[in-house]
Amino acid sequence: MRISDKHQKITQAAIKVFARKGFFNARISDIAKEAKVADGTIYLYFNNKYDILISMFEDEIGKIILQVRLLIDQEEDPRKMMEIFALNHLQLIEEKRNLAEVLQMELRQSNKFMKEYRNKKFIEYIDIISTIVRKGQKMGLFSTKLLPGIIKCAYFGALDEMSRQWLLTRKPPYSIKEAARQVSDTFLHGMMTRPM
Amino acid sequence: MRISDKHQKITQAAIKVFARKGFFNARISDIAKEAKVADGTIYLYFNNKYDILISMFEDEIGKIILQVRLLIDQEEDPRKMMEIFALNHLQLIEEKRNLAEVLQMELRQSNKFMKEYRNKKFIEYIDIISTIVRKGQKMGLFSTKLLPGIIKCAYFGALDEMSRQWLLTRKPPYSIKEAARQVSDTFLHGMMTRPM
DNA sequence: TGTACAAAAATGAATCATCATTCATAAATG
DNA sequence: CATTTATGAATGATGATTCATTTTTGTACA
Repeated sequence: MRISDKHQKITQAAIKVFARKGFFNARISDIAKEAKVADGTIYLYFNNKYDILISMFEDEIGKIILQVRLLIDQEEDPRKMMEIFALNHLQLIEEKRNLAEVLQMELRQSNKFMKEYRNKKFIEYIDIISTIVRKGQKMGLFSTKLLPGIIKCAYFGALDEMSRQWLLTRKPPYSIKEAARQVSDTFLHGMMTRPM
Repeated sequence: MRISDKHQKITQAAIKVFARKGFFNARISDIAKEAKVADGTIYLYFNNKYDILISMFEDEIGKIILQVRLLIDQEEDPRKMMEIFALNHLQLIEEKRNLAEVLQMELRQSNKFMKEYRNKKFIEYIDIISTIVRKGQKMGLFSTKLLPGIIKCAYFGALDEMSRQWLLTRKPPYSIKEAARQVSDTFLHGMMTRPM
């Protein structure tokens, strides 16, 4: 077995275990068992428990950024881009439930993670949104009164909270697609009644 | 000193300590020291460490619900109500930074908290939003295509993410008021350029 | 092929520090 | 002086990390 395989195997096991029990309640021996590896082996690939979390985050969110960039770059219209971002984000939650749970519940929580460790990758991800907003403003599509930094937070936050609900309640009363559409529509057009 | 005073003193100390170190990294002896009380005393008022967290949550969010209800009930127009909810929520973060930090980072994280413990109070708080949406739909102000359950998530999520940013970066580049206005405006009117 | 052997990788029991919790005792109260 | 409240040192469980030992791997040579 190649070295990187075992690294990967431990990471995947950790995602499962962290999702199930949470970072602090997860024991190294849980991860080891899940990865079918000895406890000590984990320390050949990671410095410590916390390092597993960080390293998982960097790897996985990196992949996600690549994927969504690819989709968005094929698009011309910033309005469409906003929709795509929403849909992609929510679909991700569905496809990678365990990972989503860790990213959402565990990483978020850790003051240490968000404060001390400057979270480059995460910022890179949500900055995709503000870039789209700026593009839309330049094209005269979005109001120039909007602060891209605020819209970025609000849009990501809206999607993120949808995800949280989705993760907490196994059976949400609406589809991913419907949710993504309502969020992007609301941001783009607003909630007011109006003539179509 | 009345019993309830000591309970209160411990709760307030716990808020500080949890905000500073996070729930899992906080030691009971930290809280005891902060509250100027012996370690053992804490167990006269709470069953265990986790109980402190839960009990703090119930008490504090209860107060918050009362406060925002009071403000909203004075208002007729659902559009105004949405604005008030946003402003109130963000102002709260500013006024009660430590509490906000705990509610946001710590409670959220805990799978245990959000999953096993049916989180009535929290649901009650965000349900204020869906109630407003329904009212606005009945009055013909908001589109009936909107699912109140989705808007509730999205709106709360947007505000919550703003708060997170505010908490993480001491000096955000915009005021609470401006942020609240942009979020509520965007939801109500949308992002598109249009004739005023 | 098969054997020898050094280097690399893996093992998991033992170590050791860290707290949450308890409880025998002391102080405060009325 | 009895009852309530508070103390904080001692207990005991837990679990991350280490490291002496074993296993596997890759290479060289017969």
